[in-house]
Amino acid sequence: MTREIAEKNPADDKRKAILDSALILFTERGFHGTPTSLIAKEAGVATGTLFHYFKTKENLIGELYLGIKREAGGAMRINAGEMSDVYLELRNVARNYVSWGVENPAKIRFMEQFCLSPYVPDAAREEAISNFLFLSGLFERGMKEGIIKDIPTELAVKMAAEFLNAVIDYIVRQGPGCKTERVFDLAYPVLGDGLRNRPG
Amino acid sequence: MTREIAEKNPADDKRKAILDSALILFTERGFHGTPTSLIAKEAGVATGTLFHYFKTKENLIGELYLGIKREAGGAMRINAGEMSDVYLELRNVARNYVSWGVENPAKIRFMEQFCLSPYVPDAAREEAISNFLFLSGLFERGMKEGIIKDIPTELAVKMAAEFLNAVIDYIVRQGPGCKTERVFDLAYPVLGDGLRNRPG
DNA sequence: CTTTAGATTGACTAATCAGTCGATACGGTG
DNA sequence: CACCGTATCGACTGATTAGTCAATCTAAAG
Repeated sequence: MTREIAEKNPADDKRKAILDSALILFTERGFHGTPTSLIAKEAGVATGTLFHYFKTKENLIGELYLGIKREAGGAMRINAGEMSDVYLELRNVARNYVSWGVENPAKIRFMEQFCLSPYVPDAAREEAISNFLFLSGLFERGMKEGIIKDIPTELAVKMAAEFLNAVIDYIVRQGPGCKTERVFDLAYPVLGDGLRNRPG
Repeated sequence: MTREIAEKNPADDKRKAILDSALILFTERGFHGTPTSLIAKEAGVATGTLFHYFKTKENLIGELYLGIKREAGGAMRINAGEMSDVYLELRNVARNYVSWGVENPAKIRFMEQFCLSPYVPDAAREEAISNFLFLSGLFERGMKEGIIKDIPTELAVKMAAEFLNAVIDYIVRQGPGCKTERVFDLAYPVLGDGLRNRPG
């Protein structure tokens, strides 16, 4: 075995330091606006080291994108499957996502900025989708049960995601005095009532 | 007078050609990924000419951004003020925006990609806000009349805008076979019902 | 025709950047 | 110790780019 413990691997530390620096710099200065030399310097490594861990600059942003999407998907699933009905389950997922987003504003900014941008390789974007398939499943279940308005799943997911991004953006922009819980309770009903099938 | 007619000014033609090329290229290749020489070539002018019309590359993207925001704001206001109540007025604005967005996918993509990006000068972003102030007014009126849920106006505007962007994105991605009207009628109730104050 | 002011050109420059490479250091194994 | 694969370094290169500038063109006005 090359290492007895998984944690504290110095190689992984550098890798992570590079990804962390890249996240900040890409959101602040854009992809082509950020020299690899600067990413390396901020991470405390040499340029050559950066290219040891990532074959190309494009490869670096691809892995960064994928990692963030994975993390976002994981954050949503906290306590998933413990709720009694789809409506509560959906609310829980939304709540988790907003919490994660507010605590990771740079990652949210990165996703919004590079989701459509040409720098992220298509392969990374494709692979990222898998982390949110459970969401489609949840919506479909809700529609089948008649709780949620019957609309194309893809549309529903997209609407909900963009809606929650707006909520996160608002909370982050309000600054630290703004309590996430309070704003979420105010904002979520707009999505929740909207998705619900009209009672009458 | 240097010109008798406002239309067909050859100078404005080149300016517009440069802006048109920049819109396509920036969305396809990003800001720093697009050389000014390429923008000029696609517009059918020399590099020097580009810098005759725009002091710097940053100035170019700023004016592009501002022009698109102005156009979007204008498109929303078609038939504005003719509706009997806030709810119908809001629906009309949303309808106008989605129609415009579906017909100008490159401009939507540009806005989504560069709204948060560091390339657009803050001044341009500030100035663009004025084109959407009427929307805040509309929401405030709806809240005062008790028709719309009482939430911070800024939050409501942001939520609605992102929501509609998702709808546009979905329609555009479905391809030409997708009829805008049909999807809008399906999607809008989610926003409309959500914003409405619960009857009970 | 002459003047004048703006429009247009594209070769040019100084600067910058992605990725390479040869050298060195490290750490585990026999 | 000797060996070897990996990690690390940073100077270097070939290629690219934003913006300049001196020359040329155009067209309106006297």
